[in-house]
Amino acid sequence: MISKTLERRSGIAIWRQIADELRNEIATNVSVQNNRLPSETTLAKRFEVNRHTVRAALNALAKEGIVESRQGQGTFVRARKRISYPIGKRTRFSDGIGNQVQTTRGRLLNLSIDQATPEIASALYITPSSKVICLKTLSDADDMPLSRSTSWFCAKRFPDIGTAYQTTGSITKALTQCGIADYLRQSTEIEAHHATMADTEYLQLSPGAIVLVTQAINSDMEGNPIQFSTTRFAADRVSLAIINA
Amino acid sequence: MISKTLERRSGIAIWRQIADELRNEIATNVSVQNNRLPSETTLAKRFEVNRHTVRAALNALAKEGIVESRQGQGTFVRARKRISYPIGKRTRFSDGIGNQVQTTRGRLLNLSIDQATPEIASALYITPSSKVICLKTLSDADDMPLSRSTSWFCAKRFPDIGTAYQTTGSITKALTQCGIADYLRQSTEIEAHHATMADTEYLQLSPGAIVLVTQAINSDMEGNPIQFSTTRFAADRVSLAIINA
DNA sequence: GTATATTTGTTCGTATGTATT
DNA sequence: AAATACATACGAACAAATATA
Repeated sequence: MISKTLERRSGIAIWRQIADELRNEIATNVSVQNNRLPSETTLAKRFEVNRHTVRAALNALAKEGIVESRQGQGTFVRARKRISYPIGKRTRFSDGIGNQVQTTRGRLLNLSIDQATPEIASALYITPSSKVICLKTLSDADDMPLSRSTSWFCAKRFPDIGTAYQTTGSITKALTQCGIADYLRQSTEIEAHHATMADTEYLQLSPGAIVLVTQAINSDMEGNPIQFSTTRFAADRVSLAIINA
Repeated sequence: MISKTLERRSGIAIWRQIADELRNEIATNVSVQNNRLPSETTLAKRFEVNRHTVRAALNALAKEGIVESRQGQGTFVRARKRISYPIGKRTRFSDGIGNQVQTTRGRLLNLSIDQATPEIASALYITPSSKVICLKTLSDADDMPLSRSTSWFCAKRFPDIGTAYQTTGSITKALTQCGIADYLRQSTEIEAHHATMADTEYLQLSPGAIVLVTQAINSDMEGNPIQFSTTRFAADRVSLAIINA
């Protein structure tokens, strides 16, 4: 007999479904006593599967660095904190997570000059099909990829944003070089999706992993939008903190 | 030869990895022309898999209601909008999504009186181990489950919050009955996780699905926290909109 | 209208991976 | 460790519906 909630034919192997469930419970400290998971036989009974299957799940979690099994003792969780990424009027990447990690780094993956799509044009208050500069970047925290972004800027207003980013490795600093001393986050839209193939490659994720996708508009102090961007975070490495200042 | 980014032996069937990728591309309108997906044979060539495998992926997306295949014509995407859930100082469930759906409904799943854990106590500014009322609720939009919440209230201050919710089906109305005419969202923390077994059951999700998890604190107009809650949204049905008013 | 190409739908068989006993 | 059952993936062919020249 099989637990009702474990689905076969779902395209997700049973051991992986158990791994996902345990990862969740570890994150919320359910069924974890003294940093120790229940024994393999206990888990096998609970999920109504063979012990082999539980071992496959624990093996996967061990590879992710979440748990550690010690012969004769049991399976223990290894403490790992998510990086808290604050989102508010004054959202900035490096400042926001700066006190939680040692190093942050931004790399330019790609730069292109495109025609503004209707969506981008309406976000930036420019006429459709006017030129925009598109920056694809990858951000690391402590040499672990955290997020990848695609940002659009009005090409007329910020012709040198690309080189400015490349030399500084930071959007905020690049905007400063382009004459924007300060800016504000106008809106943020958040969704969660399964990782695409590009995500698994750039963010070093495994298939089935989750990305938090944000769409944001930043504007200058006069309220004119200057940047439209979508950012894809490795969901298991961050939590987004909304600040209602 | 196999595409590098499609991982075998990962515990996720290839057809499901392709389904995840296509779901993403449909959401961002990549590789969709005139509402039509590329043919099965071209997709099979692109992913370097057999056409059967592509068909399994499309079949899964059809079951989710995302695409529709018509013999001789092709596979078409069915328009479906996510419900936008605004998060700001004045976040309220029914008000926020009221103009996007016909009906909203809240049901009480469970009520219990517990000792406050350290986390809950510090969130509600009460002494640890004092009594709190715990409400587990399920919210529908147009008879489709959208989110499930667990909320904690100080039992001393809101002894009747449970019955008030049960009669009104709304936290806002229940708080009104308990003497809170108005309240503000103080903080919101957002994470994304794989659906747990309880999620798949209550929110009618399939294994491997995603939930957006928010932790929020609401406070009265004097700034005293009155409600601490965690909400789990079916990620494919909502997008969270952050308002920096 | 007819022939042809395109596209989805179906049925065999075979090999490999997954889960249980 | 080995045997068994089931799920997943591939390959080749053919049928049925539609589109196009």
